[in-house]
Amino acid sequence: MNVVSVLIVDDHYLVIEGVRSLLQGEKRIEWLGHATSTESCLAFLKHHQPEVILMDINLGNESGIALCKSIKEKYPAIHILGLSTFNQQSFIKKIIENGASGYVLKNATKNELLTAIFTVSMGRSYMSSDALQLLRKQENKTIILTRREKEVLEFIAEGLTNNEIAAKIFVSVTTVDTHRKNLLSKFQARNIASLVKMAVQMELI
Amino acid sequence: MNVVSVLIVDDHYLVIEGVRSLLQGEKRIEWLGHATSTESCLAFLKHHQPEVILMDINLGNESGIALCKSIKEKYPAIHILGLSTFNQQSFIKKIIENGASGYVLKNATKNELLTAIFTVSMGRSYMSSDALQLLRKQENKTIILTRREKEVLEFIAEGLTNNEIAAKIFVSVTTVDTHRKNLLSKFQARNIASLVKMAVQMELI
DNA sequence: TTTCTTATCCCTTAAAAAGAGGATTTTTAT
DNA sequence: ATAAAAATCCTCTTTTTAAGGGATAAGAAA
Repeated sequence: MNVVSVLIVDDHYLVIEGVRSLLQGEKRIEWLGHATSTESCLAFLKHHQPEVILMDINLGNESGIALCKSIKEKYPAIHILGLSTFNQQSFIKKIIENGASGYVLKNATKNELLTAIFTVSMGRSYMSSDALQLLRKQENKTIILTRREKEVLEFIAEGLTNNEIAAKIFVSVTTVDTHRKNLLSKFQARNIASLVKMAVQMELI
Repeated sequence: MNVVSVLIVDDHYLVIEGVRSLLQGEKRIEWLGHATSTESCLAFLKHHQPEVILMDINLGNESGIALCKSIKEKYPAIHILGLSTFNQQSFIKKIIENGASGYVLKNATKNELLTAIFTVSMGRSYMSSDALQLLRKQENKTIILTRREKEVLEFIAEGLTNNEIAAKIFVSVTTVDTHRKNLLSKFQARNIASLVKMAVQMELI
């Protein structure tokens, strides 16, 4: 089996250390190093292109998802493996949509991590079983909002009344009211209180 | 300087590996091992008591905070150091209130981690500067709710009306209404929509 | 071209919440 | 014992939502 070169992008030092330590003894892995930010990662890639990048979803204030996209645009040959903690299920979809080949949770074992790396390095995709489960759970619950609905929802959550929103987006109150009704029915919410709770928890707001 | 014995409790394998790898070379650290759940941690403590426990705040579905409390009750001599990722500021307070001696973020450097461990092992408290900043930011915004207010808030966020809540907790509608008004004024919210958004974002719900 | 989605607008009625007061009884802490 | 905080209850008015109905125009997709 060939040697696979690997770079990790994560702003958590302890995780970098963990991965490095796990991969250290492996003859089939060539450890290229780590980056802790978008810029340092892009700078690194100018000189070396790993076969696989382990990419944390949230890099502090920056987004691993945006980084993923721009890497795939510039270096389509690089395979990206998303890396995240348990409670960030909502991002799995996004990183896959932005070009990642797989997703591994940070409580993965050494074996799982290695399997994932080798799988994506061969151009195939890898999903940790936990991640798959989470995806399936979300599948049914995913709510698609139109541009306008999202806009109205945001104003509602800020505490504006229909009248105020209507004035703000230059439409009739009845229009805002219709959007509101559609939101309630899409979320199957009893009222705005429960709707806002759901929306925040689903990170739509 | 004396040797400090350390146990880590974290459900993220990569983090355990990272910490282990960082502390490995240190002569002043005795690595006792790791636990990935509440039970395995308590089982371990029956036989060995470390001087310092590195404790992740969220252990999957379990709570590191509750574990922290029960450990301090049974083994008050153990010093606990909270460990968490960046975005869980709201828990720092809670774990400190439940007996932890300090808090370190997972993007800590080796030096910071060592300093933290040695500091708490001597009975003093350690706060990472990032954590302190976050605490200060929150300080002004912290809203203290009474038992009843919290209860009512939860029902509101579930979508119940005042009438329904009144029936559920066996009080008059006007009472529920008063709680509602007090909630609005405590949060300085314009209406329930914005109140619920704030409450969810502050993780009060 | 036709169909589907999105965005827009309108009506009515009942229920609920917001805003303004004030007041009494329990708890809890000092 | 007593003061402070929390929980309880009340009236009245106005504004906002919820729930039911339906309709039209523009744009995207098939």
